Amino acid sequence: MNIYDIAELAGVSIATVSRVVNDSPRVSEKTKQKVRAIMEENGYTPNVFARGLGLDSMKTIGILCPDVSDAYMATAVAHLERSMHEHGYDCILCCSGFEQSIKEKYVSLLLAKRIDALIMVGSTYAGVEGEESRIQYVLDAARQVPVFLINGYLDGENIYCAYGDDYQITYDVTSQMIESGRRRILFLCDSHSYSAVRKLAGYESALKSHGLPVLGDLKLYVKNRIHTVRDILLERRDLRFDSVIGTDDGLAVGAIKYANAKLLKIPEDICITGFNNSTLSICSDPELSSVDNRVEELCNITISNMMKILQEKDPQISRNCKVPCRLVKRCTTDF
Amino acid sequence: MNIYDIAELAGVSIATVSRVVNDSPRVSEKTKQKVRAIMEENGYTPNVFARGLGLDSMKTIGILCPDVSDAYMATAVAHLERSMHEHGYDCILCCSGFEQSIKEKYVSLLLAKRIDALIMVGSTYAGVEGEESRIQYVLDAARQVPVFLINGYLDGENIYCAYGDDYQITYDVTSQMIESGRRRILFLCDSHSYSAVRKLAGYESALKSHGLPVLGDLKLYVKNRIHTVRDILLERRDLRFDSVIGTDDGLAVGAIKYANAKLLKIPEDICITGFNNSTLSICSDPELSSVDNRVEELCNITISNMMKILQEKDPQISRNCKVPCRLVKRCTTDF
DNA sequence: ATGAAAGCGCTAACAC
DNA sequence: GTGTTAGCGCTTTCAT
Repeated sequence: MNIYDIAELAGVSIATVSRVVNDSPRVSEKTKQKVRAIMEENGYTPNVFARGLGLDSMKTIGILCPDVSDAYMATAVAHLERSMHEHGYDCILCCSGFEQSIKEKYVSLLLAKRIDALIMVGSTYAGVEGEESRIQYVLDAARQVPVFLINGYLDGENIYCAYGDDYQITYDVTSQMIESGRRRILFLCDSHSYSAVRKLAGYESALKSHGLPVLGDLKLYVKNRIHTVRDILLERRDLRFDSVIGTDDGLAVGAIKYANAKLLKIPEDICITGFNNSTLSICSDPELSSVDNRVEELCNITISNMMKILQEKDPQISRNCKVPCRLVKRCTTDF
Repeated sequence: MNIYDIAELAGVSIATVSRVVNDSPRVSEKTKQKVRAIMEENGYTPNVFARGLGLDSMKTIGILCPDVSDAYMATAVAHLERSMHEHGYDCILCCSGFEQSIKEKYVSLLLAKRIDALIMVGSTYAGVEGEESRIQYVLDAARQVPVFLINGYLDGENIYCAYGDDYQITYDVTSQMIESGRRRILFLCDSHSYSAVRKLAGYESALKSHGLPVLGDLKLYVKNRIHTVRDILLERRDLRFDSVIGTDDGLAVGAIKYANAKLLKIPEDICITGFNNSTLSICSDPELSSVDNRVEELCNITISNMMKILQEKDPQISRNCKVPCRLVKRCTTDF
């Protein structure tokens, strides 16, 4: 059943049917009714390919993230997908992992699909300082479609970023730890992403402004697996710390497991915070204080910007949107 | 840059270019080289819409799930997406929630996008006994494209199902609880989905074969939120039980929270198991024994079946694939 | 307000 | 082995 069939059944031309489908004002109400009835009866749906060919758009947004099975990204993707649908767009989802060549491959693949815009979820796409060549593919993509980064920042034409203020919140949390008497704060981290770098900067900056030394030993890079973190901490008997900032809830829960195994009192003996305010944080015992970096908010901003860009002529949008984070206090902190 | 431009630059016809793009054997190696070089130079990518129009397929698979922010589904989607890409297909992701009308809407939307196949993740799409009308839309969809259910079963032409043997594993777990001396086993559940129904059947059947009564009080339907479960259990002071089967890790962790709050010894005073073997289960304290229903395996089976159907003429595939589950024992069980 | 007809960029059947 | 050409189903001028 195609537009010709409908046109014939309705006794009009395909142009008129097309106009009805697109709700053009230049068709009489009467004709519209009639055509719509015929379409309804026959369960007609316009062929998206043909339409895409003509309009060079299929109203699809590409979403790229390293891994949807990660809770943070899953939340973001779920939120994005829902909002996009409300605006009449569909989502092609791709999970690129963290490897450079794969990321690049996926971006070209997505572009080849003629997506209307590209959303990249996760600070891994923001690249690392000193390795600017690795973000070239994002810059290139932005010349074809608007690119939106969630939880990362990248300066470039047609690239719009929304991210939590990781620097500030880490600065604040670190400061509060220091002010409540902590002196040896372990910074647990599992990557060198944009976000991780900002968190580290906030941490170090807080130490410095309180006249505390930045100790290399207290910056620990580990894999984000709860038992791995626990075991590494247990093994490093030389390492002394009275508090920990985990850049992800998984890392922080690993620290809780460590503390429990060593029969340390939380938060008295050791104070712990995580990031992302995921379900993990209410699962552990004691429950974890965790930074909420407001993914939903970041997603909303992104969608709102995207719609303006896709629909308006001259949108005027900030390419750089930083959102304050907040610490959700539970039982692993005493401030 | 389209096929005509390339043809002109290469000094051949568009047919030849098309053949090169599709790697047809009926082009001389020399011509291929030349055309490919030109395509490379000019960064040519075939227009997917035009191609879709001709072939009536864009090599995209629709994935429908109630909610990707759920860990179980996120794992499944991540796995599916990766495998699909390896086979040259892309995924359009839709999150339908649990409401009937929305599910139906999404399915027609996906079909309108001319997907090559539809994967439905989650037993919610398998419907409930006695409400056959609610699965009509799945049956209808299957007349257009092959439909694959993950973690649910539905008997219908062109519908292929892969699911864990929830009945058997719940029967086994219940039996082991009984044989290790438990008499009042609480069945915690948050839905009436196909999967939930099968689990309940296994539970009741085990009770019966051990000569134990099936008590209505011990079947509790609650929302899958950790604190909610804990609080409800704490409030129901009349309810007596010495063991808990949670049909999801979240529910079981709620039970752990309850036990901890009441200073019950786990597993001595109360024995607890969950489902899905998610990160939650290693987060809690004590760590939760949980049924692994092998999503990856289910996904692999599905993909493998799908590829056969999409590529072969007469595949011969079982529409009904049941996979055994296994209990991953941690610290909340004593058997 | 409506229709005729020219694309959109590709595939594939057919001709050579 | 390569070229010609007729669709695929729609949108969109341009007439009327």
